[in-house]
Amino acid sequence: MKNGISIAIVDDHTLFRKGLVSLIEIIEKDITILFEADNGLDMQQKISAAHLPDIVLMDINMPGMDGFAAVEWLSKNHPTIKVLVVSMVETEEGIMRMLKLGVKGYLSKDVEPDELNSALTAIINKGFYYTDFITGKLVHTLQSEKAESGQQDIIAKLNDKERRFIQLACSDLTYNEVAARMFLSPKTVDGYRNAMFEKLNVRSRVAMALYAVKHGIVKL
Amino acid sequence: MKNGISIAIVDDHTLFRKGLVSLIEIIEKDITILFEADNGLDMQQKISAAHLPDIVLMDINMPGMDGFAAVEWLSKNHPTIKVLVVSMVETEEGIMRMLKLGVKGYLSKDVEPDELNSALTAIINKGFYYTDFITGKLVHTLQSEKAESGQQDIIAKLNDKERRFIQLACSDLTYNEVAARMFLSPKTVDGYRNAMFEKLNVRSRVAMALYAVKHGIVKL
DNA sequence: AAATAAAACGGGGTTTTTCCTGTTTTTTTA
DNA sequence: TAAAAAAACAGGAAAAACCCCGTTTTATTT
Repeated sequence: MKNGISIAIVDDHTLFRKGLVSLIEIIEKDITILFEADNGLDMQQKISAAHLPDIVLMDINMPGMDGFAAVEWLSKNHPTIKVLVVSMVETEEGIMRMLKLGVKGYLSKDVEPDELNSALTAIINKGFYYTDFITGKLVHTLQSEKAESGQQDIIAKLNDKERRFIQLACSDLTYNEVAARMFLSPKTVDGYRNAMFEKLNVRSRVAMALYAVKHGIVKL
Repeated sequence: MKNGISIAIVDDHTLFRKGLVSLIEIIEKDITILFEADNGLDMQQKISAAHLPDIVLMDINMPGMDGFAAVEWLSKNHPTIKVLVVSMVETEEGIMRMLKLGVKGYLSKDVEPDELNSALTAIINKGFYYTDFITGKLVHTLQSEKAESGQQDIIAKLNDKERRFIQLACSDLTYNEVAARMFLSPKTVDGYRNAMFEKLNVRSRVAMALYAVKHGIVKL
């Protein structure tokens, strides 16, 4: 069934990646592993017209170019390649962001190898593999999207200054000190705070900081 | 060399675990994999006098009983078993906590399979495997330990009320509201805050919240 | 170049946080 | 059970955070 199917694996955790390779070589004997990559940039380098994989197993958190950027690049430059996300990120926002980018499936790293098998088979035959869990998230998001009118990819909607601000706000600096580091008036920073509160729908600096960390805007 | 050596793998990410199993079965043909476990509790169940592994590959972040608790239990009940941590946690505190518990090695999940091989060989032959990275952390911690006199396992030193307080403080509640939920006077909560600031060595509620999240005191 | 939008800034006030100084009450320990 | 330690509580004040209002400056658009 899977004869001639080729895949690539993009994940920065070598041990996991190698383990996956080994698993696939044993379980999925008709699948060829074209290449492995450390991150999106590495993938861009290794991909070529001569070596286009049918499916890419993609992690999300990676240094350099992360999974989101990598999938975005793939959908522009190689739209025929199907992406199966294999990640530990299980936030609604992360999943939705990936689904919107058009990935064909979404697996947690703690699934059984059997499910990886099912996912690959389904993607090859049906073109996609969405579990009930993912479908559930999808429906839930659609509902809340109608309720409060889209407010999901806030992360992507932040510009550089806002990122810089929230980064500095996630510290023990006072807003005056934040202002100094941004070479802005404290009053301007005041405005940034209000804007962020509005966007993130929070009411305090603590809540903003926790939101930022939870959604990966700021790394600890 | 490794004839008769048996190991167990404790990790909640099935795909990673199975990958590891597959890798070891291929690369380390003389090593027997006695059992796999999802977390510390699962390990406790599966371990028995008849099936004592020589080495346990241990993850840190796991539901139920995490790696720290599991290693602690092992060192009390099966002190001959050597633990090799394989985790993504790379904070100084996490590493030091594990080393203090007496683990024989510490690997990041993004190492090459070769290094896993080296680590296992070293542990079997020398009894331990510490990379320069780990050694570096060790020295660095020892230095700062002298400077500011031990302040590492703060997490373990918090009592229930302090945990409750910091949990509530990681929100958009005011301290007055926190006090109400703890059925305490605002002034008492004031005291808790001061105590936590002292213990965690922070100067603001934001920094405290971020510290709590970073060190797993509060989950997002 | 004029109109418009966005970013930067400011006055001034309320609330919350932070940080002193203690005292009283409860629990632990010698 | 008396002494010591820990927990709970308070007054008061300065700093920071929060939240209105509105103005000026800088980009963008047409």
